[in-house]
Amino acid sequence: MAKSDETRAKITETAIASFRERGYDQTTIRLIANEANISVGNAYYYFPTKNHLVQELYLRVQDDHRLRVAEGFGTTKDLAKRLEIALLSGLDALAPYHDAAPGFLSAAISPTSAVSPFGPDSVAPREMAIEVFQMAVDGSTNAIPSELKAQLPELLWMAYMGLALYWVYDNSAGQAKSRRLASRASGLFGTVLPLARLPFARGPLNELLAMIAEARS
Amino acid sequence: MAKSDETRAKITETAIASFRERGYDQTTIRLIANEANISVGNAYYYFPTKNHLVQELYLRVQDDHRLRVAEGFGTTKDLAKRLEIALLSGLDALAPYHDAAPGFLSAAISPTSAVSPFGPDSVAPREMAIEVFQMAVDGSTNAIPSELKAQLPELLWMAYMGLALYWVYDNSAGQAKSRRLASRASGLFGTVLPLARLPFARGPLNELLAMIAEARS
DNA sequence: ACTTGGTTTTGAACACGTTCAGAAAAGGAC
DNA sequence: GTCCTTTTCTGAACGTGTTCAAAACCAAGT
Repeated sequence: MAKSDETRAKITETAIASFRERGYDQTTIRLIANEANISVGNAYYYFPTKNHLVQELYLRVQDDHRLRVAEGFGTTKDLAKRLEIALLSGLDALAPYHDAAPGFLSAAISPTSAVSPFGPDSVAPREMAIEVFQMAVDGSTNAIPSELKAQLPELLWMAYMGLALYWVYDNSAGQAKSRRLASRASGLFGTVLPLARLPFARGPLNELLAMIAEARS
Repeated sequence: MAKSDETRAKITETAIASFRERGYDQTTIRLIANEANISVGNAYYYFPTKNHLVQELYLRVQDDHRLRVAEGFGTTKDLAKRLEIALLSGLDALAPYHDAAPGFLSAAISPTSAVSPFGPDSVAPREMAIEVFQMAVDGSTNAIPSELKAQLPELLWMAYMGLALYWVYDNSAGQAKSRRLASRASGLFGTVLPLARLPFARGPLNELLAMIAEARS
């Protein structure tokens, strides 16, 4: 058993390192096999697809995100601030892989792909990712309508997916534009959130939530 | 020249028909070449990439969208209704290619691809697509704050891109869920739009528009 | 008719992700 | 130690998108 785990680990480490250094396209299975001193077929014994190696990287990034967030939240209780921390921490965790991101994106975007964030193959990773935003909401002291509060973590995660999409296309130095967008959107969210409690906002808000609920079915 | 155009047309027609019948993955260049009675290399003389054949399909869908919208608008003056027409017409135009959509999507999504809808290489197609929503806005009689009105067509186009993304993943019969989402979102937009003129909404609205403008730079 | 220069077409070749039949290694059971 | 089963590993092979040197074709110009 130990030998098997060792081989598996050797493959993931080599693959992730190569993704980081060379990007997605230039990281070939043959290259990974060479660097890990195994055969091509052996890599496929452990990982049915190249995309499954990307999944491994994705899990690592997510773990990193969780660690950064746990540290970053500190004693902050304001939801907008916590959201900003969650978003910026996510971008921090992603940063080393910006060059490889386009390749990852087109690998992940196909619904048939193992790495599709919406697909059935990545339920666990997705729930782990949503947990970050669950923490952001739970640790806040803001007064939030309960129907909204229930759906908020998943909605914020989807917003984060949108931000990540923007980030892939963002070629500004250090992806500064993505960071600025994250901050500004968080601030805007903070100013708009109290309005959700105004009486005439309830109608549209409930319709919005119902629409999303139906779309998610 | 005539011969050349003929070959080119033969390739595009064969390719689009095959995308439609067999989907993206199962449409191979060798297959297209066979059906079009040419050699593999000759296809590459006209189209540098398989994705460029997808681009050809994309243009066709867009043309179809424009035709359907021009017919569909009729005498409707309400912006929400016009938006709904624009969105549903878009889904109608896309419908025949739902099976091929995942491949279509991953071909288009990569920023490095010449076919990316956000990239510099497809400015013209993008502007043609936005024009549909420009028409939707221009033909309406709703009172809209001018700062918003200026940005609205592009914003609606982005919303349409989001809808299209949802549609790719939508496996309900006839993609009914996507259609329902389009209708419901249009209706919600119609009820929220008047609120944009209320005094205390101006602040957040302007911040939102400024944020988007900065993000688009 | 013959050359010339450009356009169009061909098919073999390359590297890639992936598959697969079978070899090698690793444990037990006796 | 010897046999048997299961796990782990190998490398050749397949079909893919793409490239490229060379062939074939074509339209003038002389």
